[in-house]
Amino acid sequence: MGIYDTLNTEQKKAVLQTDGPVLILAGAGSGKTRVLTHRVAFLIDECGVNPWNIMAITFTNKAAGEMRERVDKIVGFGAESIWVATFHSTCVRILRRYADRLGYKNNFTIYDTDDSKSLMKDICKKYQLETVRLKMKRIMSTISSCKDNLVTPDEYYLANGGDSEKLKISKAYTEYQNALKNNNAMDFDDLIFNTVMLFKKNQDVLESYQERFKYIMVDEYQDTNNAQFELIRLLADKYKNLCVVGDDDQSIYRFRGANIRNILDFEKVYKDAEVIKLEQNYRSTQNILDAANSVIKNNFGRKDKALWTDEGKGDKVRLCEFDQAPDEASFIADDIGKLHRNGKIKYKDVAVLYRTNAQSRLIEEKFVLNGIPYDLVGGTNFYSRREIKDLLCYLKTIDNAVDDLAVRRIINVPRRGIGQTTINNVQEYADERQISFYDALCEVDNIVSVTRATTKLKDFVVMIRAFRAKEKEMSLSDLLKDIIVTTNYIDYIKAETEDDESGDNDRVQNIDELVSKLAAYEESTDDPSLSGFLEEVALVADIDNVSEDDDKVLLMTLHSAKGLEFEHVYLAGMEDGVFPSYMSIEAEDYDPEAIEEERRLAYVGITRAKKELTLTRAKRRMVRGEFQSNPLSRFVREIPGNLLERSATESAPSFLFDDGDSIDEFDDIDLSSGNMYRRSTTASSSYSTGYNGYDKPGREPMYQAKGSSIYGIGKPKETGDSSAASFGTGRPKAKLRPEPKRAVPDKPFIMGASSNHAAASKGKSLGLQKGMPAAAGTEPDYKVGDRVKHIKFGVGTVVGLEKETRDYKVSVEFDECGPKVMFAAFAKLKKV
DNA sequence: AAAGCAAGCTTTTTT
DNA sequence: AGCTTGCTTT
Repeated sequence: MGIYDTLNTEQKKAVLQTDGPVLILAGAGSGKTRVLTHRVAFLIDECGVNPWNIMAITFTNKAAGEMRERVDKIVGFGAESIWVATFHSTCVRILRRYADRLGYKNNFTIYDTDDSKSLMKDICKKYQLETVRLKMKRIMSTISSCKDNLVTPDEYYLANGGDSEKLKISKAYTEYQNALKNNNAMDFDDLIFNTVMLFKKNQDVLESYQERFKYIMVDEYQDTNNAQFELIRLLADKYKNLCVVGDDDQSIYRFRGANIRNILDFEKVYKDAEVIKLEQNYRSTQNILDAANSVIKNNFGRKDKALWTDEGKGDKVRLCEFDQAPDEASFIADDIGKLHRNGKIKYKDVAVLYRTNAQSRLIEEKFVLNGIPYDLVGGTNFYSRREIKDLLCYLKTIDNAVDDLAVRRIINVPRRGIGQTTINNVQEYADERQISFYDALCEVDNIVSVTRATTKLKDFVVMIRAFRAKEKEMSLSDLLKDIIVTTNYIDYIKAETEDDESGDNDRVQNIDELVSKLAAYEESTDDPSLSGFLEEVALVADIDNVSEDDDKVLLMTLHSAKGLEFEHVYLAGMEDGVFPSYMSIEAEDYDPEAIEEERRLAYVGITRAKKELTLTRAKRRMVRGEFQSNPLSRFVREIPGNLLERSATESAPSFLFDDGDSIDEFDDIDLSSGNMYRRSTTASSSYSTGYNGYDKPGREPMYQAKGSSIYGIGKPKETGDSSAASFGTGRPKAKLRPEPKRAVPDKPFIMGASSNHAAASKGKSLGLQKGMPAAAGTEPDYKVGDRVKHIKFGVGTVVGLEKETRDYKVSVEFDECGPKVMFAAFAKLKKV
């Protein structure tokens, strides 16, 4: 009797299998959270396990929160001492205690991606590492993947000694880590990496945690990377009571190091692992599941399984096609509006999912137009907005001024007349003495290179000290309000950004929201502290803030949607090149793994829907400033036609497609008239708008392919992947590559202009020298032909001197830096 | 020092 | 297209 009777056989098996390694392959909607929570309850209530000894790890705070809530409900008592947290916050909690063992202070700060980037920028500048060929992005991603794979800077250096480019990356990696340590900061990857290092080097620490976490559960195991795998392996090494839950078909984070082999090879690593498959789905209708299955079965190298349900077939999956992307967006807004007016849906039961954040804009516009309330998840994280980061950096500086990055960010924000030169001088002084930037500020009197700005720097330090004093006597949210008032921050931000049409200023609203968030934090936390708040803030994802209470439609990427479910789901932008992304189907460095990951993403998207799924697609859309005409997504073509209902308008009959064939895109629907007709030619097709003549050649083979079976869905095992292959290789790659069209027809002159630019400015400065006689005035003490010295550009020859309204314009050919034109008053050239 | 302008890049996804 | 970045101009 009791709570366990509501579980099905497999679920029950998973709950009862408490000891030893367990792999639960949980298909989408198969009730894995229920299994996990019941398992926790079973461990505590039936096996007498101390809640203190149980750990559950998730990927998002939202998932952790939900799990905690549900465990609270079914566990009689002690639920609060179960450790439920994300990987990252787990590591932070451990490192807050032991970071000193790794040479950090325990109050280290956490850098987000932006912080890391600007730190790396400084480093590249300092050591002259970045080049045209070696992009920042590559350096950062290489370092990130090193950390994901537990490769230290030294190890990377030793492994890549020969290659000069890699040598540079190695240098960047080394210096980046040094800088982080000096700033007492860790980036996201460090949190995991350092925790593993801590365990490896400190047996006593590891053992204490092994003793504590006798039972470990990991959710979304398919998304773990190698470092996370190692972390879990170490923790579970003593008792081996490790239960991992995941679905290899939902592994969608390869780009950030997730290793699908962790789940696929679990049984190899843990030979005695119990494997349990949950295939019964409690979420969606059979039609939706069939659609999902028919897509995902085109992937190789997956654990064989198929979802099924007891519920009925349900409605067919709708496929709606539009000529232009705005039409698609209008349709979604109209459709939701209509359903809502008819009382068929609540807004909060609806989600619109898309591949890239950029796609949200059009949809948002139409939602606003139609008065449909919505919430947008993702895009720029709330905490990485400029105004929020500025204020957080004030808080960071007040809390702990060792983070140079934070201090430098705010020292002249809002403007207080402290320029780059001054900052550089202070930094130089700090570097020489190996002290922090802030400490250097405190002894500004000793910095000889700083003269004029001295008072301003002192004022800044006084202000920070005043805030610190206030921190002791007022609440944190009052402190933040005080910072905003004292610095005139609102005025500053208002001056920086113009209001939108309605006269509101989003940034000001964001600031208000930050104040409320800080107040909420103070209220909900026992012992609120500045560092506590900063830490919490550093690790939140956008999805964590989604509330179920608001009756709003949710707009988000497919990635963000993982783990969620909705009655009605719209998948927008179902086009090859959008979804799957052009990156994954590009012929150059074609990677079959990439397209499989996209397909898993499609699977995730489809399986979010409980009752109704609508796929939409635009034949033409603006992408990165260019119009693109993309074919219907291959993932839609992988769904058998008999599961689909092709309705673009209410009057469009769908019986024509009830033939079990896969649909293809050559049967077209005329939206304006509601008539349906077959297209017979290519040239007049509305896809081939002929605006650049570039997508036409690529289009041709697609039409020819109609007769062939590459879209065949009936026999997916043979045709499925060969269709993918046909796309990857068979199609002229120009189709999906925007570059050629950019270069050829419309703006050749831009290229010419840009490549001539340097020459043009050179010519200009030479021209000045020619015709212009030197005029009277506060004449410089040098003339054309003189050798002069500039503080930054070094030594050069004056090649031109021209009188302007109030100053002299001087052209110099510098030995090192080439030709420059500047004003004499600012250039401060010295004759040599 | 700060404002103004043009070039370039971006957008695949995120803790 | 829109944003950030770096360079020019004042």
